[in-house]
Amino acid sequence: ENIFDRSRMAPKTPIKNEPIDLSKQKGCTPERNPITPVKIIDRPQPDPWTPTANLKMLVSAASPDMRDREKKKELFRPIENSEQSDTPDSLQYDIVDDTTVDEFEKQRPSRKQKSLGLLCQKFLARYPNYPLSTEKTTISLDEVASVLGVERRRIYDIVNVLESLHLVSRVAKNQYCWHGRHNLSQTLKMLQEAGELQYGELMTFQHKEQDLEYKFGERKRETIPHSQDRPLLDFSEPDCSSASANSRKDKSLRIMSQKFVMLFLVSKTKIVTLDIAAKILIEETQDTVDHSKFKTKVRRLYDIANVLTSLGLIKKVHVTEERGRKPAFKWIGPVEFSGKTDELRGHSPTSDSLPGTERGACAQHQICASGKQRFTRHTSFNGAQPCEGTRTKVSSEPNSPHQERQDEYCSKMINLAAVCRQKIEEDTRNSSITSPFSLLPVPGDPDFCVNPLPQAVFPVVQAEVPSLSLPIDVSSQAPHPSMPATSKTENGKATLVPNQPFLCFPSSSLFMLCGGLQENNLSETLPTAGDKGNRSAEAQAAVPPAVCQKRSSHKCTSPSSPADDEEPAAKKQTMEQSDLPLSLVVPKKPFESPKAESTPGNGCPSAVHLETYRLDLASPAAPESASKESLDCQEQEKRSQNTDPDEPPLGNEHTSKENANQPFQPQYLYVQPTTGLSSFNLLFSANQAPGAISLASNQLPSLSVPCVMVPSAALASFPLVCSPSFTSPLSPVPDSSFSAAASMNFSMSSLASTTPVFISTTAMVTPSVSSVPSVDLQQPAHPALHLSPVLTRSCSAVKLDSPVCVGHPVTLLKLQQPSSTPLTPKSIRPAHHEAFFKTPGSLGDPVAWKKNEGNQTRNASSVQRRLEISGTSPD
DNA sequence: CACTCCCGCCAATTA
DNA sequence: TAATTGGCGGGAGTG
Repeated sequence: ENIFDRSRMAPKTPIKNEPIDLSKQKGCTPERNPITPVKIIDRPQPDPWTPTANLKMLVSAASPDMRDREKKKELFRPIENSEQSDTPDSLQYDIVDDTTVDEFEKQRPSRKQKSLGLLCQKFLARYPNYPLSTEKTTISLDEVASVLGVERRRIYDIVNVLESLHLVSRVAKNQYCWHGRHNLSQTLKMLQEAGELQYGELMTFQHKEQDLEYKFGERKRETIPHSQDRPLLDFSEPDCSSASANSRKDKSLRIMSQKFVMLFLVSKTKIVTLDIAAKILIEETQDTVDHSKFKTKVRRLYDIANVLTSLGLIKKVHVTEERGRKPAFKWIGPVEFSGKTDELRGHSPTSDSLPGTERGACAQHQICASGKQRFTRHTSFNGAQPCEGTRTKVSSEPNSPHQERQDEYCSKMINLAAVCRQKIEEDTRNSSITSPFSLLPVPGDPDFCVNPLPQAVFPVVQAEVPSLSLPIDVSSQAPHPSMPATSKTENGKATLVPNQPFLCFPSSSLFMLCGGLQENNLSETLPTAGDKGNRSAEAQAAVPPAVCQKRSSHKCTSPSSPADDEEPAAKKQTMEQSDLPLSLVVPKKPFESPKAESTPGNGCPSAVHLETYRLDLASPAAPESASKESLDCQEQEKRSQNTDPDEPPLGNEHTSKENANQPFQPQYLYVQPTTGLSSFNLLFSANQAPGAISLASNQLPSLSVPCVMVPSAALASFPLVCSPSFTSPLSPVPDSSFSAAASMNFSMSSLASTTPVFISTTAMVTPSVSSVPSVDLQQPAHPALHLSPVLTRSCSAVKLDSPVCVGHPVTLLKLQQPSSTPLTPKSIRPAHHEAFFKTPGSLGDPVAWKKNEGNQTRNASSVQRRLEISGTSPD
């Protein structure tokens, strides 16, 4: 009988760990198998393993003895134990054949082997850290539990923590969706922000823990009231729920996990002792903290800590105090997220610091189809919304998967920006104050000033970003000065392809994109909004966070996307975080640009940035890509630049030089979608012959001009950059985006009417720094806006010199929001950014900054109109 | 003995 | 009502 039962049970019964692994491979895990070192060793059986098989074997083998022992426990348990003997042993014990009791005992997996941490590792091993966006991995709790040979309860412990970090999300009843670490940095950033709100002050004093404790206590009291809801913005939902039904959710392991992580992120030392954490987390009744409660909390913290440890986010340490040594954990995960973005939603910069990131993976996460079924459960960081009255649902809404994604992008962009800034700042410091740039008139925008991010640590992009082109938009910094130039451009010259009927250049929306090319050097994307981007232009040089790049490249499409690349870490600079996203393109650059970096200190000459930006762009040019044409273009550009009165000499010089050196990358024009095309973005190659771009030609046979359509959504997040000429047809990257484009059907007719198009090989804008432009910018309201609502939201035009093209200034627009998703005003709003970036010294006034942004936005539209495309298209 | 934290009871939630 | 989730704390393993 027993046997029989067992057999039945078997399925359920957890298989031992070891065996499990094996089985697991075959089993469920969708993606990659765990790397795990599972040992195969043990099994006596040669057979193919399946979980069940193992069980059976075990059962048979174990038989009598085992049973007995186990009987006491439940069937399952015993079984496991017995099994373990087999498997676990592998680890520790060799396989001992005998079933002798003693042996058995020994075999019994030690406690460690059963630890939650180990279990978690096994769990994690089953899924890729950075799953491809396309694949959605679902996790079946039952399955996992059986595979890993543990009871479900344990799986819940793991999943709950992972869910709190958004590594997984619950899809349905026994099912979770695996997201991997794509969002991790964003999530952490959010937690950090939330943590600062809640615990910030406290942590400041961390050193003195005791003090802290007291403070915490007090704090708690204080904050709680309002915080109640708040505290967890991050947890928003949970909070809400908690508020409402305080019962379970409040205490939820998820929330505790988030709070625990917040403590680390807020802590300066990055070390949190368990007791403090427990006290803090007990929140509510802190006063009464009864011992038992405390103990319970600590137990939970251990559970959480084990999972976090498995994730490589923390490690155990000991803090010795007067009293003695206390258990504590140290944060060893990414810390940088730059910042402090205010924006609730999201933009966190994330640089994935994780080295391990897989290149292929796109940032995108998958969205679980089911969405949030349980609102309460989701822990979302919606932000600050007060959940109180409302309950979870409300809060949850905001988090549409979409938004989240976008947010991510934004955040990444932001990170880049931040990095860039930082870098810039550094450079600035290094460089004499009077960098050439300094000369440039600064619009007075504080905006331009770069702030160094204190902590930003950006890991180099590393492999992750393989190909992308970075959005250059950032570079757009130049903006204001360029205004005049811009105006010129406006006029329009957009040359069109004569043949093309539908091309128009209207005001609104043309952009040129430069494709960066292969160089790996730098690709950067600009983060956010164009303006900001401007500043950060340099940043572009810097390496964008891998993530960003990836995304950008992938999504965006930039044909130009270069091949891959790694970016030099050094380069990174921080950009602003604006919400916006934007641009596309990107050339990659060579590092060299350091010079560019040098900016006048705080001064903030945006112009400078621009220049630098150019340089960067130029430099990167991939030799390959550089084609004759490109060269020509460059030259022309240079000339033009030189000629331009407006441009500041310095910038020009730099640019020219670099340009000369660099080859160019393919450039594309980006057309904003206007009303008609709201959903599409067109990219045209400026210089190329129609055929050049594979996609374009293929997809749009009818058109003579090569162009690529990209869903606006894809582009939305990127800043646009223009570059005048470009030669190389490379578009290694484009794939995804293109493909997307391809999929879309579009009829020319539709396009023709509404869209403006653009074209030109080079856009000429004078890079001049003159203040005038700025004025102009401001003036115009949003002319463009009406055209494309989406775009309108945030557009700031920035001028740049085209990086590629040597001298040409380019205007950039920055779109804040992705078209597809409606943004809330908040999100759009740039205002907060300052805070993030601003560093004490370097940044100008935040206020000013904001102002600028606003101005820019307006300007952008105006700019667009004005934007003139000087270059003639070869076509 | 102090740390850790496994284990699984059993209540809250869901289906 | 049954199943799923998950809070909770006893108490065992470790050092």
